[in-house]
This record gives sequence, structure tokens and C-alpha cells, in this order.
Amino acid sequence: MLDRLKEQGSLTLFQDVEMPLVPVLAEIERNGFLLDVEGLRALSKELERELDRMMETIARLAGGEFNINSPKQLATVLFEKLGLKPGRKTKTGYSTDEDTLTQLATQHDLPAQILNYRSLSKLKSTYVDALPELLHPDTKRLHTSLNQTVAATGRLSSTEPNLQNIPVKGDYGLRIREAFIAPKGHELLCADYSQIEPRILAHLSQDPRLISVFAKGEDIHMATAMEIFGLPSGQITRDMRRAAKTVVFGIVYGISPFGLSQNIGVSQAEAKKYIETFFEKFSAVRALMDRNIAEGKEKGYTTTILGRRRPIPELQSGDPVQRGFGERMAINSPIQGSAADLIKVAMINVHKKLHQDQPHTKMILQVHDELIFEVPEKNLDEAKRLVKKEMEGVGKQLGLSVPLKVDLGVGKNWRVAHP
DNA sequence: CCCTTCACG
DNA sequence: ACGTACGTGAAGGGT
Repeated sequence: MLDRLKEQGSLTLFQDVEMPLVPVLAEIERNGFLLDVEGLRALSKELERELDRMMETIARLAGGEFNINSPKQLATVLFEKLGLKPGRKTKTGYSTDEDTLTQLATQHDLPAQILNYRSLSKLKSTYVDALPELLHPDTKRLHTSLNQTVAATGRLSSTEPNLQNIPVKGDYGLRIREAFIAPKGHELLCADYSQIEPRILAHLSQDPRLISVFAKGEDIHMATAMEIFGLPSGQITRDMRRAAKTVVFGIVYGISPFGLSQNIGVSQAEAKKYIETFFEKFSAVRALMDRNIAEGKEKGYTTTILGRRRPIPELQSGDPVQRGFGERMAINSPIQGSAADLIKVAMINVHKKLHQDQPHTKMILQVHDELIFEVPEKNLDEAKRLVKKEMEGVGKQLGLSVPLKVDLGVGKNWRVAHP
């Protein structure tokens, strides 16, 4: 049966994707990404001056100098020297992570300064200073490695450098994106799947309301906000829409009332109500979660649209905490993994068409739900059409019950090209 | 070499 | 009673 469907071309399995993807990945790695090194050098100087200033402020607030990059020294300053109230503990001592410092910011001026310092220091060391060192001596470009056998869900991973976690938020983050540029006579084209995971959730669950939202091209977060809060669109505030967005994310991740309450800053009881209401209104989603967990327990693995398996031994654990992890993996993996399947098929299809019609347009990166191309200016209109058509076409090819939507952005650098 | 932290989807 | 949202990679500190 499976063989016959495959011969008819109506069935694709993940095995049929991994191997054909290899030459596509090889080409992306070979193509590389062009970098504005001068821009980054200037930014580095600017960050250095800024960090020096902040270091003085921090020393003044702390009553002495210390290594701000050392969580251990920082904990000593915050919790012993200044006597602030510690939050949660790690294996090695009191935590000084972002959540903790944000809480502490109500008691003292130092924590906010530390957070500020940390974010800038991160950007400088991980990106601004590190990336120019990794340019290939011959091509003068960044050539990442895209790994197909690392992520348990079937996603790609990117190393040396990781180009899948280039900053996208904040003033300095955007300045870093600006340094990823198109060569002369070219533009960057970014093509982004819109709401890929909720769409897959709609397909896998066959929830009629979710399917209808996407079929009509409605705003998923507005629609869930209306359901959760029981109000018409005119009465949905920004905060309500934002909360609904977080609920949808949470559902995909295997939510707990605690996690949601922490994330959106409401009581656990309130968070529990949101989750329950969501499951009442989208009851097929709860059925999908239950099914995924039950199937994972029975078979020892979960599956994606293309039949990719993820073993989840934690589901058989006697330890409730481990089993909880396993259950969340069983909820998330089919969704995240199916999204990975989908974009891999898209990459193969787009690559094939480009090879035929536009050999000078190069695929230069994949970032989970997004593809980035370097396009000769004269080919831009045709490239946009081709990429959007091929990426959206994967939905029909794989028999999805909802349409796929791709947003496009164009520009001379990654900041402005990002849709 | 492990731990903590934080950058992305 | 318990811990508590999925998947990654890199840098810096400290042993």
C-alpha cells in the first residue's frame, strides 16, 4: 500500500527528503553569507565604550569592582554584600539569570544595570567580535555548517558559526543584522512561513475552528483571544491578544498553568482558566495531545507528517518529572518535526526550480521557518514569485488541511529584508 | 570539561 | 508532594 502510494507520487516519506537535501545543504554552505566587516568593527568600538561606562556605574552601585561576567561573583555581590533576597537556586548556587534579576530590579538599581551590561556583552563577544574572525580567507564570507543529524525533532542545526541565532531584537541586535549584506547588484530575499506551527497543529488535530481560521485567512491570535475571553474582536486589547499568542505557543510546547502564569504574569488560577477554555473551544487539540502521548507511550516514539520518528524513552519512566518531560516532548515533537519536514521539502523544490530557471539566485540560509536568498537585482520579481509559489505549494503537495502562507521581504541587508 | 547564561525559531 | 513550555549553539567562568 505504502509503496503504491509512493509510486503514484501521493506519499512522501522523510527518507525521501534527507538524502536529496544533502546537495542543497552543501550548496548553502558553499555559497556563504557576505558580512559588512567595517560596520561590525565600528560597532565593536561603540560597544566597548558603552560597556566601559556601564562597568563604572556597576562598580559604583556594587561598592567595588568585580567580574560582572562571573555569575558566582555577581551572586556574592547581590546576596551577601547588598543583602538582596535570593530567588531560585541552581546546582552551584543562587541563580542570577534574567528572570531573577528582573525580579530583583524592584529592590535595587544594580540588577537592571547588570542585565543591560550582560546583553551588550553577549552581543559583542558572540557576534560582533567573533563573526569577522570566521570569514573564509578565499571567499571572504561566512560559511556555516548545517547539520541534519543533531536535532531530535528533525530540525537542522547550524554551527561554526551558528547563523540560526543571529540577533533580531533591540537596537544593537538590529545593527548586527544590518551587517549581513547582499553583494553589489544583488538583493537579499527573505521568505518566512507565517504561523507554521499553529497551521500544523490545525492540520494534525483537524480542529474545525482552527482550520476555519486559517482557511479564511484570519488572524490566529485574535481568533483565539476572542474564544478564550469570549469577546468580539472590537473588545480584544493588545494585552489580550498577546496573552492568547502565548497560550498558543504554550499549547504547542506542552503547557502547564505554572509555566503560562510565569510567562504572562497572571495567577496560576487565571492561567489554568485560559488553558481550559482553549481546550474547550478547540477540543480536537486536546484530543491530539492525548493521542500523541498515548501513541508515544505505546510505541516508544512519536511521528511527523513524513513519518519521521523521535524515540521518547522518558514516557516509560517511573519518575513523574521525567514522564512530564516525555509528555511535553510527545506533544511538541510531531509539530516541530512536521514543520521541519515541510521546509525541507520546500528547500528541495525551490532549489530544483532555481537550478532550472535562475541559476544566479542562491539559497544562503535556512532558519527553521525561513529561507534566505541572494538574488541578482534583475531577477528579483521572478525570484519572489518562484519562492513564494514553491514554498506555499508544499502544503498541497503533502495534503495539508490548511493553506500555507509565506511572507516575503527584500533589502540590501538582513535587517531590512526580514519580513 | 561542566555549568550558567542568553542568542534564535 | 513535586517541578514546572519545545528545540538548538556559543561564550565565559571556574574546577
